[in-house]
Amino acid sequence: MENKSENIKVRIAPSPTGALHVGTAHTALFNFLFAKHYGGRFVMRIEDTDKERSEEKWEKDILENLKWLGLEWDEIYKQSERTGIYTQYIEKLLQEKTAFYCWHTQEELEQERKAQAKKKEAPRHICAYRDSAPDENEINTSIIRFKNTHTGKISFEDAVKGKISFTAELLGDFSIAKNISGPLYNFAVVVDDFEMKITHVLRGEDHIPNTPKQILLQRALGFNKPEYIHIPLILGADRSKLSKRHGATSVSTYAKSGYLPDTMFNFLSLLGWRPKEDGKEIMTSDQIIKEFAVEDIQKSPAIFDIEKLDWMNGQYLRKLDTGKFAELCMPYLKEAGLLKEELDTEFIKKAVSLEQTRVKKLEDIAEATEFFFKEPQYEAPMLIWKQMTKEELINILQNVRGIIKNIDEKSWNMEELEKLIMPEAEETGDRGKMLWPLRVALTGKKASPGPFEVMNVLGKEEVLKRIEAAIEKNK
RNA sequence: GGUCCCAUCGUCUAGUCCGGCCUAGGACGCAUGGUUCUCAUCCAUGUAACAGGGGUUCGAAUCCCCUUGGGACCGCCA
Repeated sequence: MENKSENIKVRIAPSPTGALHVGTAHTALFNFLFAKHYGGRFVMRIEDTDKERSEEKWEKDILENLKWLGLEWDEIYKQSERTGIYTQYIEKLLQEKTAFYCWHTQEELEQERKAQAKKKEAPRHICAYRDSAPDENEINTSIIRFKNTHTGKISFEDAVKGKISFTAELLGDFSIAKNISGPLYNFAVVVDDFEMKITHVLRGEDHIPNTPKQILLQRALGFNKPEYIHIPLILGADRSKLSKRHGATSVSTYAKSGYLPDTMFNFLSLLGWRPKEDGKEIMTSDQIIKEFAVEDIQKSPAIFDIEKLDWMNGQYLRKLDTGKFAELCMPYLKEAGLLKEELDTEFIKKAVSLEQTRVKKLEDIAEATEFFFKEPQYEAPMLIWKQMTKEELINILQNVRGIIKNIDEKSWNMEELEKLIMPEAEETGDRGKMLWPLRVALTGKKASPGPFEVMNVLGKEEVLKRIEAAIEKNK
């Protein structure tokens, strides 16, 4: 990739038939990285030629989530607003007799395919009507096909895969339009890529089989060929194309769960690409743009590993300053019904920050911090540390209560609490004898932040209340 | 079934183009240990791979061939 500037232009072409898929986001990201790195333009093209399946709400979801990811486009088009352009070119091919009407029924075509499978032949349709003209009735039930008279190899140089060749005859007379104003995918793509002056077609490798058809169309239309860059697919844990049965596939789901856009950007960029310097993984979007290079794109597909995503999100969450982290947690606390009017933001900030190293994604915050907002619920035996007796437990809790009662509200801070309680805990011979019951009394959980941190946030009054409740539970 | 693509630890990958520096490196995960009870963080250590078979060569993870495995596509969807 040496041709730095010369009007580089790429595009992402989603079809609004579902929510923004992780795979589409991945392709969009690579297009974006390519455009930004090589100083080109990034075009957004909504491929909504299928009127039955396209919906406005999906278009909105796709655009919104792409923006959430930080992918902004320089130009945007909608195929449904460009039908006139396609019609012109379809007419041209019809006139030149490189396209024709085919009025075979779908049943007939299906029969043909079955027969071919039986004979172990390539499934293709070489149309008997390629040189005929339909009558009035027939034209209404016809579709338009490309008259493929090419023989031999059709090859192209893929920037990641190298040379790829197909046999022209095996393609058959493929379809290009439902009717004169209803272009089909392969045709619309070729016309648009030419009209929009796309220089590099960077897309998922599932499009490799479409490429020879598109090349044939380009030749017939007299367009020049763009550069092709087919990137590896994202697979599920079972190594098949990522789909619903592997779990969440829409970007919005990850956004809602509380994965940060920076995480997604970083994580997706590392699926099928790697910077030159080995070992670099956590990178800002600017760094990724700077280091991105087509020659470092992987040839083989990558599995979407949620474990690594979680780890990475944790890394990003920890980097946030506590104010920002608390702000991001708010909607999740609210949704869980934990936010009461009288709570001050300083309290929430302190409570939430204790869990900052513990949550993998923002939605985990509600369950993790619940005990700060309401009385902990737990069974009495949970207070027992190892082989401790009930009497011992009560003595220890009463002892702590005594110490705490004597602490002045004004000197209520972590250092002070620790200074006064730790020696007592040491005194028992096993710190756990005091620290474990104390912590459980405060949080009601087997796993939580330490007792001093929690006490510091809860305040003297609430702490005494909870210790009292723990003592009561064991009487 | 046809066509095309791919092949290093469980996963993401470095190394492959320009054979020796590879007793194959890093990260996630997992395991163990350390840091005030638990958990998390952090730190340390460990775990684990060149799909198989032939060549070429003094020497192959790296080059060639075959086999095997995996995937994608085959629509009047995109």
